[in-house]
Amino acid sequence: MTTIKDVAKKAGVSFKTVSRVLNNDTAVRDSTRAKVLAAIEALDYQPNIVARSLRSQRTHTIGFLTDSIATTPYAGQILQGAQDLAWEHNILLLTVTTNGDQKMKQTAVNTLLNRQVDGIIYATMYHREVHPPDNIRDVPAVLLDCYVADQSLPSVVPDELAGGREVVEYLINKGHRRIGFICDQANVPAKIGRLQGYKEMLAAHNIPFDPDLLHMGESMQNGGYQCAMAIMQQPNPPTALFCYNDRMAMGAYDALRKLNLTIPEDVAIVGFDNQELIAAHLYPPLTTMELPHYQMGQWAVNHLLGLIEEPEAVSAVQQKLPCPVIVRLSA
Amino acid sequence: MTTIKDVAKKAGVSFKTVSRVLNNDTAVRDSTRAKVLAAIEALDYQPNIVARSLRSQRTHTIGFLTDSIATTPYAGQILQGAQDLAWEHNILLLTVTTNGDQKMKQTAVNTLLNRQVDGIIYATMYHREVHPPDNIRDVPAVLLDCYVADQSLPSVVPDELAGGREVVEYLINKGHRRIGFICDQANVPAKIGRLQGYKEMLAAHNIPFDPDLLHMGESMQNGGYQCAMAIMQQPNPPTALFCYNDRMAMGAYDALRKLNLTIPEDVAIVGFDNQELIAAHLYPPLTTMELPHYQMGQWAVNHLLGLIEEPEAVSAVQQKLPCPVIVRLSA
DNA sequence: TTGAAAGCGCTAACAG
DNA sequence: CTGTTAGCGCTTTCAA
Repeated sequence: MTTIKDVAKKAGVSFKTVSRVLNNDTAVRDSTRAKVLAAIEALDYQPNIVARSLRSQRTHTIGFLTDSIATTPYAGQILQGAQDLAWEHNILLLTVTTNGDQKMKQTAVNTLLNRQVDGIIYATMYHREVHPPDNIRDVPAVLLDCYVADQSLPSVVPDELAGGREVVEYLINKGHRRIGFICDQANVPAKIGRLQGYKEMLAAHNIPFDPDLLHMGESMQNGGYQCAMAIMQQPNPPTALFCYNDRMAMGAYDALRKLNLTIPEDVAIVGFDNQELIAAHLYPPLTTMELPHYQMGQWAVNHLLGLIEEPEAVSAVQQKLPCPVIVRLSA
Repeated sequence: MTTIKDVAKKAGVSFKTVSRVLNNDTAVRDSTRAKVLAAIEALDYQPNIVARSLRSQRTHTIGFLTDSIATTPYAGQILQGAQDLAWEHNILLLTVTTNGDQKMKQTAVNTLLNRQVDGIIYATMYHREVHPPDNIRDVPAVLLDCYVADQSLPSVVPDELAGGREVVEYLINKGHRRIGFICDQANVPAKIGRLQGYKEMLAAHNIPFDPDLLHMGESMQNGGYQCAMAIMQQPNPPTALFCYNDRMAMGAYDALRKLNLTIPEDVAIVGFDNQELIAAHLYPPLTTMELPHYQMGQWAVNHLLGLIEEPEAVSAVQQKLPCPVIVRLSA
């Protein structure tokens, strides 16, 4: 292994001067710098980051903790967003997945701490409240797609409310007045936010909320099928359907096909999540809302870097990122 | 920060003794060990892995290099497999995605090397030949879902040939004799292997290969649709269709629906890849072959750990892992 | 503008 | 069984 001393010897300077050159210290005469650079080049020297980390107390490494990564198509996007931004700053991600095991979470945080990570990102694969191990606070930490109830940790999540509003506004602009909402039955943040957005935007357009147009079910294909069936067989069915997510929309497609209703002529459909594999390949392709996974990844790293530079920043930002409409052919 | 010296002072021993306890050195009197352990407990001491790494020349970190992670549903499974096994050995993954950028690959390997990773896994998201940066050989390295032409680096890939054979055998056992193959037009390893497996198993059952039953197209939904249409409208159409992948199978479903043919009564269908989002949600759910992503992740780490322990092992194993059948209702 | 000395927290080598 | 001394490769502190 080539060390800084080898370079120093070759360049005929002290090894501290080499260190200065490596760290872009301006207090080095240009001619000296050139000599050092030449020696570095000649020896193909690469600094040992571990040694540097030990001394400088900065590893340029971020711990990236997720609850699951294998079972969701979103994980990759989040990770990519985080990594792209980290890479720009010469920072690498140490990834650990806990599969929701509480004890492993604790161990994982300890492990990351022992490795002296400069900060930790704690990410979930769907928007929800979490209870991270307490010692996550020993370093700067950012929550991604999740939050703690007391908002004591900075967090970034999708703006569900605005997303719900936007879907409805989009449909209203297309001329729809009777808009059904096929909704998850569980009271998760996504459901609460989207439902509220739905109601708010109806109200904003003086369309009274009609409880008959709101059906809840399991947030899967089958739930979507059931809800769509029920909602469309009423006396005065809606002309548009806002589906809680793309999987429910997929079920709704089946129901409408069964009822001999065409999309979007008879019923317009908008989903949520933009699950490529589903949304882009349904007939007709599904208009839906994209969850800002990549952007949340980027935001989390960016904010974390800020905290690392300035750990005194006390206010724990609770950031919401917009969900853009992906217009396809179903609405 | 609590250091090993604090523990030593508290326990009333030299700091080296603490180090021994930490490293499970048997040459420590039980009573001494107990004292040290008590002190560790009392101070909530956690060893600094960076310092340990610098001294021991082992970081217990593996570089995990991928070409893409955001755009494929497989990435998570591979990563999970790799991580699960690494975790058991107290090893963490430093992940970097290059998005296929050749220059970034080079930089990424350098970066990982500077960080003194104990080894590198170089993974792709579909089975293919690769040309990794040369300095990847500076540490033990394993290729995952890819290989180098001269087989000079160990590699693990799906056993495409056996997979193709198994599909055909499965269909033959179900009584089919005329089995069509809807195939990718690109000459990738998956296509070559599965096609050869198809031919071999037909031959093994004395079924002559009929070129009219082999149609190639774009390995997407649309290609599957086109091929299925063409193949089924021939004078003597097959009773079963082996589709190169699930996306082509998805297209084939549409074609058969158009032709008023039911699955599996009129035509049995088997896909390949087991893309959950597609396969499990088609009507009827798709029988398909699973790609061993999780297992490849595990194998790669396991093999890499072996190489790290025993770097002299020269033979670069080219491992093939089986693709299990996932039986659903389409065949 | 450059260098010498110290030391980050730990493990290796050797001695006792 | 335990301790001492050295030193991993680098940055920090202080001096020149």
